[in-house]
Amino acid sequence: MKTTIYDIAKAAGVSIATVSKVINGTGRISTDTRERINEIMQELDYQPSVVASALTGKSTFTIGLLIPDLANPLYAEIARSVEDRGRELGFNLVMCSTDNNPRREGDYITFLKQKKVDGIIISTGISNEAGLKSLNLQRIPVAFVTRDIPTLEADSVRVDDFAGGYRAASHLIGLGHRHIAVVTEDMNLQASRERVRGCRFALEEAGIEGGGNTVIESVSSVEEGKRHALELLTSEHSPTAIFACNDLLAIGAVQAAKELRLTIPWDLSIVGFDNTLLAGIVDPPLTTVSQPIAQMGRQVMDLIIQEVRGQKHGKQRIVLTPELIVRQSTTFPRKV
Amino acid sequence: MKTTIYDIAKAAGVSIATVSKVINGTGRISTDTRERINEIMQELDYQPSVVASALTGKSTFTIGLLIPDLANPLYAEIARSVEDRGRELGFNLVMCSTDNNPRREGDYITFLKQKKVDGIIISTGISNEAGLKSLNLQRIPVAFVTRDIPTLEADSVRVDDFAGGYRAASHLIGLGHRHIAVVTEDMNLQASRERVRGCRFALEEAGIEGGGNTVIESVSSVEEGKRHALELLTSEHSPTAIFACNDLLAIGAVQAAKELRLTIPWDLSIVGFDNTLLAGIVDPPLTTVSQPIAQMGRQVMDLIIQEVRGQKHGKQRIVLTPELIVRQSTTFPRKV
DNA sequence: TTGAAAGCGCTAACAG
DNA sequence: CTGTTAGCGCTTTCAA
Repeated sequence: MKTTIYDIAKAAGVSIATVSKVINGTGRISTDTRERINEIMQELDYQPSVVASALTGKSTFTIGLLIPDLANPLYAEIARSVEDRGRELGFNLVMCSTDNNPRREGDYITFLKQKKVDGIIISTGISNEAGLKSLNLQRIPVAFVTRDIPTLEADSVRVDDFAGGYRAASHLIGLGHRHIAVVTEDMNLQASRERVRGCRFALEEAGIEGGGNTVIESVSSVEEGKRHALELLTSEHSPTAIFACNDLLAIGAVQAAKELRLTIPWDLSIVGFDNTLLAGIVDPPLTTVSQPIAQMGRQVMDLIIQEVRGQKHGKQRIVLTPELIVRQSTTFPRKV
Repeated sequence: MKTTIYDIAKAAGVSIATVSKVINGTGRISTDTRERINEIMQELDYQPSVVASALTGKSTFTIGLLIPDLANPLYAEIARSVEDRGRELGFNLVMCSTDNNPRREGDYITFLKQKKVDGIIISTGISNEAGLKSLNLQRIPVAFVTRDIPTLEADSVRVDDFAGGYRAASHLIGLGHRHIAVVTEDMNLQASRERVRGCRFALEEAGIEGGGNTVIESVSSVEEGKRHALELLTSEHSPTAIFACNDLLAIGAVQAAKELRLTIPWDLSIVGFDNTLLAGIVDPPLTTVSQPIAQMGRQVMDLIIQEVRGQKHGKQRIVLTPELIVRQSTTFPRKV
């Protein structure tokens, strides 16, 4: 049997109330008994039950993390940084990969509520609105990373996606590209829309429009990215550059180019987004827009914990600036 | 306030015991009241508190997963498959990235015990023996994926690492390579030792020894893999092939080769291990030994849940066969 | 400075 | 078939 607070109380010859107080550092206890109790807890290797204390209304010290897919390097990296900060603060993470499936989101939210998690961090797309509302009702703090729902009262940490798209496009335009195609993820996501909007803005600013400047919507995977890039590159007005709204899609484009025997960057420039592990590994290394993942993970966790501890006034929306990482997948368009 | 079993009981005009029984499907309840209670639970959107029921000795429906690093694609993929199976069975996963740091392992194990998780799945290296023993004492089921501790009573699912190493080496030998270097991860891990042993066995079997057949131990990362590969490739007896004990190290080798302007596979053949997402993305695509990750994740989860439910007799050690995936990073050694 | 006791939400005998 | 009741391990008044 696990040792309980009763065992400690008995061994120390005090009441469980006293033990509870020394555990939590509440009330006034004589240094004498405090030390004795502490010693005994050591000896008996006593660890208070989070379950029991949670039942009395205290924290469970666990946070739920909703992401589309843990096997996607971007989200794995986010999860890792969130987890790390959580550990530092004494909180664990329960992972929920939703595949952007609202049904699954709902299921996970139900689980998390039943387990009385202290808060939920969301990095997944089309969030089940009903589920979210039920969280608000039960006063479970919610925070977003990587995305945001403006109409919702919640903390959030994300990157300025518009600026990211703008920067990517400006880079290409600066190199002389005039036919730039965009491959984007689900346009229902605000992040996608913003990236595309930023890109368009740069194009218009430079007085470029129409022509090869298509926008294609794709599912976020290497395979789909490749498929769509192939379409683009074999179409009549094949672009000289592709801006892919995430690294996975960009890599798909790289593979498509190779299949068509186009050399990157000479025959085709490609810009990605996210700067995941993958961007440095493909050949050629990808020019990409970097999200400060480690920092973002850390910050959401900080925000939500402050919320949990009730040491926060209003909600905060933190918007960080993305950075363009120029590697070797972009250059001047070849004069044809 | 969240609705509790009392609210339901009151609304239905029955006792909480009755409600409890219909929730759990225990005891005999008239179809009439059962239906009435179910309806009311629906209406009031009642979800039983896992915390409370856990306190009475029932499951918490959460499993801990200890891995070295969630940001490493291999482990992210494992985590994803474990998570998926867990969801199907009604269990959540709490993620613990240990960086192979025994101290951190210990901390996580303590957390998990306090939260009364139903079981722990371990995929991390040099596991804190003391911590593991304490789990045994508290009868918390433990299962290993990807590795195993033979001296411990526990379920495990892994790949035959010896066979994997053997296959990788045989492939290279079959192509005509005689100078094969090995870059391995921490040799304290049984998996590493076995892979190397399998490789050596193939070498000896083919009557090859000494020469360029060095074994270098490295930290598992692209950078370190690259560093060690550079050393190898600039040494006197530069090998014609490298067997890297995981894809990360293999990719490091790829980068090293490129830096030295060696073309793969013509100047240097490289074989990896794990067949992660990365293997298909590097250029050239990596010949690698594949672990059936999805299946392994599913199986450990199944094993540990059986254990949790007490529907298991003894422990099981499942050993799967790895498969060599031949892509484009290997070929005949160039005649010099 | 310490302890008795009520209660958190639910389960599981045991009675009726 | 249904209800009473005693916990599960801990927190928190309120007294002493």
